[in-house]
Amino acid sequence: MTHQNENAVQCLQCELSEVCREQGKDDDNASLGTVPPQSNIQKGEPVCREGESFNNLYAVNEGALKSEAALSGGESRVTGFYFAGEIVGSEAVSMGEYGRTVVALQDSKVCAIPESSFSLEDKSHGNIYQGLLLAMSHQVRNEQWTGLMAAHRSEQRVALFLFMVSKRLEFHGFSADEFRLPMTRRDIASYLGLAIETVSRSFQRLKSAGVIEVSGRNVALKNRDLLLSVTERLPVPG
Amino acid sequence: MTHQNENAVQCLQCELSEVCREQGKDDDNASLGTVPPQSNIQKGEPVCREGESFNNLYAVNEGALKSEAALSGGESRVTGFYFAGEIVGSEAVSMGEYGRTVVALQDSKVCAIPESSFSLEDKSHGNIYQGLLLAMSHQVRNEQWTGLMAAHRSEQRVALFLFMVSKRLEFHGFSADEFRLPMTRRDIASYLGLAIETVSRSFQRLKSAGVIEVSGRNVALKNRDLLLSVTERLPVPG
DNA sequence: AGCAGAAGTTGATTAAGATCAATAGTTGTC
DNA sequence: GACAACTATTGATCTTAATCAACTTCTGCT
Repeated sequence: MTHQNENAVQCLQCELSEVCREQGKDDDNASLGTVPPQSNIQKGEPVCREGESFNNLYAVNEGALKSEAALSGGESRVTGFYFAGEIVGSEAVSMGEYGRTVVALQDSKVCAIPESSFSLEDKSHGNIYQGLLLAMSHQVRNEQWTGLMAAHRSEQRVALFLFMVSKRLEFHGFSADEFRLPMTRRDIASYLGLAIETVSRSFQRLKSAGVIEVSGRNVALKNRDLLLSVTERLPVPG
Repeated sequence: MTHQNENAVQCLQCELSEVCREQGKDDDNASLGTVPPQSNIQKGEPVCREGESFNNLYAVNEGALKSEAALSGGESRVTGFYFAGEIVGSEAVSMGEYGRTVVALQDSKVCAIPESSFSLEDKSHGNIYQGLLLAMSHQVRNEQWTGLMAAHRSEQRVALFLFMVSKRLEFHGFSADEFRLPMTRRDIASYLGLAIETVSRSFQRLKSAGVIEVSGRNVALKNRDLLLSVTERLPVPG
């Protein structure tokens, strides 16, 4: 029922393609499709580590990743996900170091955008953008905090999570209604602050309600409006 | 025990002061201290509304605000807070419209930074910054979702909330250990996805544990390390 | 293919938080 | 200052989710 997405984006769909073009400007007629240094990241491997000094932003070209915050006692908590077309490391622009360890959930490809291509010291690009960059980066940093919080009922959280994934995939040109989740139930549970079992049961309840189809990591949204309504108002049982 | 903060920032502490300087460049010797058009926002009044088309970013000069997402049924959920020195409306840069209604929690002052001062159409400032701007703005947008989710135990969430407030106030030059919360318990509860009563009880438990002092909205952090440890690992009762 | 180790589901019990309810404290206003 | 409306705390009960546990399904590997 669920078909496999390629989970890769063209440069045209990438928000950082302008930056890449700028970089490849040596040959003067930089065209889209000129791919910057690309790295293969194997499943489980980190792109960057919490506390490491800032070198590059990373545009996710293919695959999916998760960010984790280290807790005392050697454990960690999932604080976010990155899909193809999205940017890893924004918070490091203002922090000077990466705020989270970002690990590949599956074999992935990322394009590195070196700091030098948008250095905050280099004033030649105009102060306006530098200020905005800092501000936004800091905003992202703040928002990451909120990612550690907030909740509805378990079913609502899971529904909202699926809705978020759907929206983000759609934005980058993938199917919004049928996809394969790249993360484990454990990852989702950690991200949502729920027990794994609760996540599993929530999936099943959404399935019984006819809102989604689930089979392991394959998900199909049967009724997006209904899904959204679950996220907003708990369907109080009679 | 808790002393009143002024809750105002100087332009020097503001992340958008560079942009302001750029704007006021008519008289050629733009100095910091040249304040851009400033508006007084009365308690309860909105700075911008969800869905309204993007006109300005707003730098909070004085006071505090909250952002709210409208839910079906006329209700709303608090999705974030803005303190003096922070930026309202980042997500609108990439969306073209404001994603949240942002309301003053107390009488506040904001500086409007018109879109024209960093237009994405105007290519004169270099494509690099435009691309980054878009990317970061979109990131902020994504992170806002996560703000609707994730959770620890109630006590952990409240502790984490206080820690976040403390850190953000500190960043902008205010006291990190003693402050007056500008938001109601209802706002906090909505933001954290908890019942008001649970927030209240969590405050009391943190107080009994000697981690904080609370009296209504006045909060003093007695032991920040302990507070942080509460956010990471639940102090399992014996 | 077959094995081992994850990952995921399902059930029973316990603990945490929501809800209902009553009371106390604040804030703003006339 | 006194009233009204809002805000916050505290208690009792009920619902939801965490925990403990058994079992099934998937995945990767040789």
